[in-house]
Amino acid sequence: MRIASFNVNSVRKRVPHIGRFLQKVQPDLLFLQELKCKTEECPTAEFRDLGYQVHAVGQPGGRNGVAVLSRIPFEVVCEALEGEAADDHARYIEVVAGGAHLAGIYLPNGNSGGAEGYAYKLRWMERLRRRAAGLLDRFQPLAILGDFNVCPTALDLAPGALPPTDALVRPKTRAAFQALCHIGLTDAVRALHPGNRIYTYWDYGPSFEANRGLRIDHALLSPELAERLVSAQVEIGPRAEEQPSDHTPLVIELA
DNA sequence: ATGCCTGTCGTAGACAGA
Repeated sequence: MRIASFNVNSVRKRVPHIGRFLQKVQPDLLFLQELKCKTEECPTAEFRDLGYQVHAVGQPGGRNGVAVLSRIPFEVVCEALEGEAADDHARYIEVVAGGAHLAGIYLPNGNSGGAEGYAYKLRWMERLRRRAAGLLDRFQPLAILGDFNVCPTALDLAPGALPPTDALVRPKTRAAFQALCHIGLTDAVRALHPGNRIYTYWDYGPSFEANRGLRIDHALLSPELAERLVSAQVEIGPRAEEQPSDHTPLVIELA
């Protein structure tokens, strides 16, 4: 099973990029983040023509938004992360496909909205940890893919790319990510590429050419799926295309 | 340390992103 994740920074602007990626890589499932549109505005026909069913979770106002595209049967388990009733951000989708729970996430950035914006990020990470722990307690195979907005260690950003106060690298952010891993989830890219500088995001402007990037898109795997992990690769091509997203896709292969 | 980018909303410029 091949599963991919791609923060597209507007799904409507990135239909050609997504289409080319699907045709080249042919993932069984692709999780999208930052749709930047309402649910009913998410393109579907273009992806159906390529053999993919679409389930989008959008939001009014042009912010956030997640979706799954799949060429295999799937069932949507939930469209929001439990634990905060008033939370209307479109940041979570969970499906069951191929016998596993697969979650696509767009974790809050945490740099806007002052102290409350950052507190929301930390609460969201704890809610994700609880959701994952509940599934692991029931021995459900689980993969969480998406834009985590966390550089887990110093290896995961170009030196000097972010100030140490940035919400993507603060100690509390990294601790929350570690807490998530320590319930029994494996960082797929790091498991197979322990010492490499690997990035999934480059700011618009000269950052890509200078390879001044961040590794903030991740795939975390439960023990059953980690044992089946064959490859975990960043697909760099889409970032070099015309009018790209600032992120590029991550692809994992499970035996 | 950010907004020299980009997208959305809405039709100027604020806000968010990371």
